[in-house]
Amino acid sequence: MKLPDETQTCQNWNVLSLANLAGTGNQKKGNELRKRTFSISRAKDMPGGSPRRRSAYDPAMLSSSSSFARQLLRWYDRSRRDLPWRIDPAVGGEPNPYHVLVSETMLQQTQVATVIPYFQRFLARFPTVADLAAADEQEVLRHWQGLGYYSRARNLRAAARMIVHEFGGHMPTEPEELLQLPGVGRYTAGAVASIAFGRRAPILDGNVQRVLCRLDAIASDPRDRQTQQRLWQRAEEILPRRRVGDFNSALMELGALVCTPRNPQCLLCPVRDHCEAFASGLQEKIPAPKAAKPTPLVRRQTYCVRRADGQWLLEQRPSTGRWAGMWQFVTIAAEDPLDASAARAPAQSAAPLPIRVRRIHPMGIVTHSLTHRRYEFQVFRCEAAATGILADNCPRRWTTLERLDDFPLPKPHLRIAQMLRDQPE
DNA sequence: AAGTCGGGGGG
DNA sequence: CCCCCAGACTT
Repeated sequence: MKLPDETQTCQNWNVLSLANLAGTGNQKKGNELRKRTFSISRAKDMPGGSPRRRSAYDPAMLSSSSSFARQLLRWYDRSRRDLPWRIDPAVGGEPNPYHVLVSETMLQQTQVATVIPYFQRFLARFPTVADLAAADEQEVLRHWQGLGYYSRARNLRAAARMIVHEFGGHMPTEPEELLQLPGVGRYTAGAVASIAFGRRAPILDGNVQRVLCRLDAIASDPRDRQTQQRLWQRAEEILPRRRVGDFNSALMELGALVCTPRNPQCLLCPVRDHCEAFASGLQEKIPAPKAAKPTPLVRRQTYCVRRADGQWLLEQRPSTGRWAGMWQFVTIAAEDPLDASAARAPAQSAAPLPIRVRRIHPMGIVTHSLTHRRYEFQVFRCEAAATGILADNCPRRWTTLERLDDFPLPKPHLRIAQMLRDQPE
């Protein structure tokens, strides 16, 4: 995509540049940011890029200063989805900054359709930032249960507490302030600042990366550092002077609805005349797919231990690592491959169970796939022996199936709980 | 720069 | 089965 000359050599915009934050490895260095004059280099001077080719589509289209933004915003006004964290355009007004923060956090690495019901439930329970700040962490986790990446939930609660205790209960409005909040990185800071407060801050998420790579026909891996730097710079260059939040939202909306990873709908694209990938027929090849890595299989044995009064034993996971602080049925490593002997003598070749049990009964296999691992839970039902729990430091609780909702459980253990309901005895 | 952290959508 | 998704954080 070509830019109008006016924006190629930008004159002292005095915008806040976050470029020096890119990949420092410590986002909290954002404290050191100062406002400074920002100048934009031409694309051919950008690192990692070849001089830009002229496409057959570019010249006259972009002679006006914001043809791209106007076309994109016009499309957005017509086609945008009615999402619960967006203000109804018919009503107008400003988005609720707290709603924007919650939605942007939930949307990290998560598709819109998945987030919507979680967002509704979360806001019903924690209507204001003060409500969230005052909430118990376990209850916040319960409302995040099933959404994944649970550190987001704990960080969001910590961010709410910081807003209440250090920002006087008001959401910070500037990107460098937002960056101080736990769980808020460069993307989320820019999204909240632009969408909730109209600040002229760029964003770069997976959608925008793809859109910009295609517009500029950038064939290099969008994940490598130099390309990232180049894309952030482009995301800033193309910002219009007004409606920045809508413009940023529109870029993402375009990536989600039209400029999709596969089978992009170029004929429906409002800005295809600006797209170098479309001009050269490369839209299906950009960006290059990520190289897949093998995902190791992790075997576990899970014991659903029932007490004489019918309650089941849960244990709490450590406060760090996967599913941190969440609860599960008693689970131990199962190093050996699954075979018939495991069902006869389940705990023999693995770590010892923390409780004496009897009448061990196999219930089935639950599989669960994550980005880097595949889990296989071999599930057993058993009865607690009279001698009870063996001593160690892991927190444990007895609970009924009805009260299981009081505990945040990882997805595979939610499925195990359903097995218990479906297979009484 | 590479790993970790969940779970699901959609081809 | 696969890659990807309104990323942040740690090492």
